[in-house]
Amino acid sequence: MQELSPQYDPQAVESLITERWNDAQCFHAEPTDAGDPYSIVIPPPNVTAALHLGHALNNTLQDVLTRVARMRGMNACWLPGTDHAGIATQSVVDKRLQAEGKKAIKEYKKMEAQGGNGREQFLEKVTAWKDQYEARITQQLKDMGCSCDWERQAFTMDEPRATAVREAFFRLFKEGLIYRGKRLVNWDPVTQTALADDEVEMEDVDGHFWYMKYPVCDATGAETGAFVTVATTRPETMLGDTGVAVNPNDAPRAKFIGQFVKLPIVGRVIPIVGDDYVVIPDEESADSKARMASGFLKVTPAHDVNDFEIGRRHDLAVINIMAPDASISTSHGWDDASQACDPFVGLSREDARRAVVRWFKEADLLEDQKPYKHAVGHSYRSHVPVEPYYSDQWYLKVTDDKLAGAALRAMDVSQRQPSDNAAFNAKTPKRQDAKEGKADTGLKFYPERYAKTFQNWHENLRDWCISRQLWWGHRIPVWSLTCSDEQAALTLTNEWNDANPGSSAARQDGDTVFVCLKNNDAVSDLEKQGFIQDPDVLDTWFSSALWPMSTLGWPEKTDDLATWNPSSVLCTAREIITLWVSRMVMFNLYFEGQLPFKDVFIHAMIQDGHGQKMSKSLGNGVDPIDIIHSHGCDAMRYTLTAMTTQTQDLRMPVDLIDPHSGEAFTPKFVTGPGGYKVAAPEQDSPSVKGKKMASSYGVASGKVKPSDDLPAARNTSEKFDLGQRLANKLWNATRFTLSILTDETPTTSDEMTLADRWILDRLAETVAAADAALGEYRFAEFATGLYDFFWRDLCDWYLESIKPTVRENAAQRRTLAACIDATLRLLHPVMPFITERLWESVNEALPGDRSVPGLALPPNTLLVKAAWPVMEAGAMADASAAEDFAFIQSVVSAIREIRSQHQVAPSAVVEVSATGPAAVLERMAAHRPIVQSLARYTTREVGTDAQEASNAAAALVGDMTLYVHDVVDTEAEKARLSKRRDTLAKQIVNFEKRLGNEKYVNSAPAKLVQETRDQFAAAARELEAVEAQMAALG
RNA sequence: GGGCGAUUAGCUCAGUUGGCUAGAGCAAUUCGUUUACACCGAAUAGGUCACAGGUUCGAGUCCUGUAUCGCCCACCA
Repeated sequence: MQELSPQYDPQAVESLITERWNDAQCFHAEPTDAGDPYSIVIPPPNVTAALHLGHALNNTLQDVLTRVARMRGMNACWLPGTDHAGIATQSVVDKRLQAEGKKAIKEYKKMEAQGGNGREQFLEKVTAWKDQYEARITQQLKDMGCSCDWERQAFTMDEPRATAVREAFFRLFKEGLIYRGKRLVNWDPVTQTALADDEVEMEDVDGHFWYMKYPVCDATGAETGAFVTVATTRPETMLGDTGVAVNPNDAPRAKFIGQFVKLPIVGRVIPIVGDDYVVIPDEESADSKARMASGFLKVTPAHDVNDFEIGRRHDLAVINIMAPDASISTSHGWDDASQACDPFVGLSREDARRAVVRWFKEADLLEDQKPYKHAVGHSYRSHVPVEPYYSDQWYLKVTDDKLAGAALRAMDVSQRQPSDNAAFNAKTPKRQDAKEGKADTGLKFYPERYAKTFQNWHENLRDWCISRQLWWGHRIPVWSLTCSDEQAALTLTNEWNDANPGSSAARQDGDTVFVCLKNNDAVSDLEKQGFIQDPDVLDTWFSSALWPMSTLGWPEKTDDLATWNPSSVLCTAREIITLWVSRMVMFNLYFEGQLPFKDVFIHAMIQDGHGQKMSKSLGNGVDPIDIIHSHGCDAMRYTLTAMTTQTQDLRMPVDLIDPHSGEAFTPKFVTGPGGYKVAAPEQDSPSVKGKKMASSYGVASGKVKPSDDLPAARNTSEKFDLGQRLANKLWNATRFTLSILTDETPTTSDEMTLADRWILDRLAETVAAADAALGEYRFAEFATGLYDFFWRDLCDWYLESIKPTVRENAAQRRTLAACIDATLRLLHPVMPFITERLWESVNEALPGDRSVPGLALPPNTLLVKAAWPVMEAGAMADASAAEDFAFIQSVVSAIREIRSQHQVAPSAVVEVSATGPAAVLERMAAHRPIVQSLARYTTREVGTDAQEASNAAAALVGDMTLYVHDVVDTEAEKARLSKRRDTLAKQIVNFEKRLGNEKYVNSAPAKLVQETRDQFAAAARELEAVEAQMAALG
């Protein structure tokens, strides 16, 4: 048999074990396989960059769940894949090309505009990037031990997923749920694309409020001589004002409703309307808007989302005064510009703002100007302020009851908050998954509080703008044609050709016809007739929303789909509840009539040591491979699992490893952009003088380039020491076990000792607790429960207890074998590599069945497919063993404390006498071998009348007094006793107070009161004894 | 502006329907190689559970308010 080294070496084991799993094809599942279905779809990581610790956490948890399910004999399938991440990837590639001085998207766009194939060529670049990072991500996942079904690896933009997207879009379009809308979008004037709401980052900006006076007039434009003052932070948009609004409840100002103003500069006559959206000015108000407001709101429907809504309510014109680059322009919908407007046309929005303010000042129409700090949306890509921009976009009507309503109704009743919608409050959900045959249950969030986020989102949903002015994505499958007379008569041959404005019957000259194609068969026909495909692509979340179905072959009615959809649980971060969870739920319900998953587990966000979110843009992310390098994969996985409590954030102080010396150290931090604390790009070696290195922040931010003189430092964190120690301990405990076990046939001839019965009792409790914790996704509880059982119970107490006897006692060896076997099984989902390696050695040493009565442990060659331990209900519970062993533990602890207090060397054997009631002494005698071995003593005298010896330290355990002889140090003993006396005295006061309280005695549970009485009596007894001992010492 | 969460030992965190004499890991102190493990063992010290009120026989736990920090959402009057 191969000897195990005295220390666990993860590097040597991990690759070996990976190979073994691969050879045995352990992770692949087929619908026809035995067992109840269990499935997880991976939240597909973006191909923008390599995975960081947050992914490591997320994927470790999914792997734990998958591996447990597999061991439970379920037909477990974990579907891996990656996301094309539209704008993020396109932007990353563009930036990289620019940084390398190569042709970037600007040039490709030019090429495309000139009829070249710029689009295609640029997409090749992005695809190359995607291939590179997809490979890198996949390798990272494999290195992390993720037991994904790699044969099913998917990508949101590959062929099968494209088919799914086409089908979904087609069906939604046909049902009229996709529409073309002229709406305000978040426009990035630099990259010239629309942004989703979530792609907009709010930043506080120091701006101003300007108070501008507009002359009041009548409908014909004749001025009355009165003025109204509007307050705005964006004076330049006044060129597009089409109304002024006043709150009808604002008594002093409401009289203006129905009158008009003549818009300065432009000369446009626009109405004053009443709308209760307008904030009434109030200088005393806590609301800063009320303090700043003038009571009159300029309404610019084309450049402000609120104004757009007000405009709709009052039927105001929408006048767009800007070009796509956000410069003032008269060629995008502004046709009443007067000559006075000329100086403003062509100015950037910033210049226009200054110019407009100057104009008002010079015209003496600027009443006031106040500083004002407010949040302004910025493009997460170009970081310039986002411009609400009036343009044509495709929308998905998620507000339709078939989508948002269905998602709400799918929530589990137990997690719903009272809603405005009475039907929703009362409605019992339908069971989404008949296969499991469980009673009515809906979508459930863990931790529960996230259900609120989900509900709130769907109750306030707005339609989803799904078009993006990008190249990297699924092209919108819509072709359009603005008809001439002749074309209006055209008959389209496609299977379905109904279009939004005007069906074929009512088509007229000038109408635009939109045709959605399910596949490309009819494309050439259409294009011959002059149709052109929409240049936009779909929002990246459109394809992600289909992920739980598209990864299983949808729209085909595959066996995969029938087996694994709905999946068992979605495991993700909270930031994505609205973006992704919501949309998957809506799509799966809409297309398949069932949920995409039954549970949603939301895990914490990993922050760095300063409480800052780990992110790519901050450059404070940590590559899991670095941790695997410094601590080993199992150590990383264990620690991450143990850190997964129910909180929403967790901190991870990150250190660097000096490449010159290999030692870990805390880097120097500097304040980076945005006030964030980051590791200085360049760091000095803490031990090798004059040597420097590049921090991961330095490399990620591009501030330094690693080189031979400036090698990149890997990250590490001492947080992972926890897992590393556990791995080593497990390695050695198993090594020790193997040195004892021989490949004997298990025998039952010997009696099980107390220690055996106790450890099996503990094991039973541990398995039950582990199962309960997993069922509620309480990972930390799961991990620490196993840790405590293994380290505290098994190693500290059980192994130490059996050392003197195990070589002679076959029953003990059998118990030991069962415990190690079960421990390896229990820890395998969290620490797959080391347990699988040790399993091999245990199998060699003891190849047979290692079950014990009450605990089935069927043998298996590979641990990855071995059965999860199942306890026969109650069979191994042993209350008397638990009680007896607790007694032993307190005796041993008491003697150890005295030894330590008196500086007795651990190797020295002391003498102990005991005195007390006969029953207790008998109990002592029954367990003497264990106790003597654990506390290292020999027994001098035992008896109910044993006299207190001089020069001995005494301890009270229950009714029994123990004397540790010849430990000499009187002062130390006095100190120990007096400390004990103080503690007891304090406790007694406490107990007396409680028991003296009639209300407590009368209203607390009788059991609790009795417990307090017992505690009180015990403390009083011990105090008396302690005082006697102190008196004896003088 | 709305919502969610955090504040417990020097550090990172547990503490599930109120019963706590408040726990763990790391760090600290003392002792120790008894051949599984020094990535170890034994023992010790360390906390008016952010603050102020309230409910209760009893509050780390429930309620109200305050402070600080973090995250998400929000239509830049």
